[in-house]
Amino acid sequence: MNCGARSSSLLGSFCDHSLEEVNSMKTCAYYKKNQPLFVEGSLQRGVYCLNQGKVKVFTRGDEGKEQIIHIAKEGEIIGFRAMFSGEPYKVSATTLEESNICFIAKEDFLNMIDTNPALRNGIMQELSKELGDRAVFITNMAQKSVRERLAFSLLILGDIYGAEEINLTREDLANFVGTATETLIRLLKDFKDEEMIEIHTRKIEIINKQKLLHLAGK
Amino acid sequence: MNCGARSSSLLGSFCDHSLEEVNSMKTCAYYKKNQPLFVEGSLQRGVYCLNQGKVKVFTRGDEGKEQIIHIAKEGEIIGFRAMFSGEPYKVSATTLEESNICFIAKEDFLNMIDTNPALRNGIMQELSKELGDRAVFITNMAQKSVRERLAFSLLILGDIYGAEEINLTREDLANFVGTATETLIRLLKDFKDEEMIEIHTRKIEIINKQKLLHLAGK
DNA sequence: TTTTAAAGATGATTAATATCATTTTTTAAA
DNA sequence: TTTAAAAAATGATATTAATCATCTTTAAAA
Repeated sequence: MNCGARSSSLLGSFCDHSLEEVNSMKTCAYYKKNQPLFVEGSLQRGVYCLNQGKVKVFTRGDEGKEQIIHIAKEGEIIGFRAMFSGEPYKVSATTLEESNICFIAKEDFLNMIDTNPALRNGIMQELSKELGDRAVFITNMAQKSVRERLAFSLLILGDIYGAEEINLTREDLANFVGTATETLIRLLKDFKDEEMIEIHTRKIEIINKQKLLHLAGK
Repeated sequence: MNCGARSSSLLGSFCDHSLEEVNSMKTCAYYKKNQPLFVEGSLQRGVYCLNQGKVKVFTRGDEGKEQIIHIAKEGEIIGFRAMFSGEPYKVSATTLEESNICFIAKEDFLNMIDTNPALRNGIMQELSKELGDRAVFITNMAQKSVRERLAFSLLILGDIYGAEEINLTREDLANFVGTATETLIRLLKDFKDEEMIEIHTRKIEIINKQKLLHLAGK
């Protein structure tokens, strides 16, 4: 078996077995941990469908420090944003763990969109939603303290990792929150002392979601 | 005369006189300064076409402080992002100066998109581009100092205001940069002392773009 | 299993920026 | 034109978070 990912979203169904049309044009592959799918500045050849695993989507600041914009999980399509802009990638994507990922060539993908209005609407909806999410993200970055942002980030990661424990290096977590690694480590200890999380070496378990929600200002 | 705005973009042509189809379904109106077009959380009824003037697009953080995401100028369509997401507005839009703005009802706009592939592609391109821009914006917010962000912001505003001088309250400018008003005022003075800008009461003139570019880290 | 490298943690210090209080200037209204 | 209100500016102080240096633990490789 290769492509077993499901999602309730319009877009998610795209990668589904049921679409024979898709099945015939995609090539699936195994990716190991820390393997790049594509790199900022390069030209796009197609889109990636994440069947199994996690992928970080990030940009690099002037000093090369990563800012993680999004962490994709099973069922997500990665890299379709650059498909319509006509520009090179503005972000990079790299696996965070062993993953199973299918690739669909640009022309095949665009062709499908032209002939499939439901898919097209799903894409437009997704683009719009993300645009709204990023406006909120920007506001959080600009106005919240690092402590509040960490609470907020842990909640997002909690949703992404679901039943599993959050499993990221301290550096990746810092690059998601937008802070220095040392600051992040200190705050994680505070959160542990305040009994919001438990730390199992590098894995993080949320034990008081309510308290995190309150801290994040929701 | 009412609608005189032009733009070289695919989308810009939408508001153009030449599209008789558009002309017949839009209603133009005069907006005075600080008049809202729509407010975060409300449901969308259509899109706005800015013929003359400036509009700020912003979200509010938990303490009610505005974070300006974008400043729209002549020729831009405002609020079409929420059109496809099916969600209420995640941002608010308010005029920054006297403006002339046309409104096109949601059903008319969606209908046009269904029947006009070029327009549709223009929209998808615009959505994708902005998504990329916002990834960069997030990274700037997370990694750059306020000083660097001010330089960056002034350059963006320089492009928006073109031949005119930048004309915003200190508070709006602070809310665009993502800082406290007092901090912004102090930094503006520094920039003046370092001969990067000139300040004419509330208007700001860029006199050394090169230096600003260097500071912004480009 | 031992060795090495990477990741995580901690302490001390500095720098940046927010906050609060107050004053001055500008703009708009009476 | 005077008055009131809003915007801009300034000073003092507190706080947050970055930076640099070092040490410990964990994971991976020889």
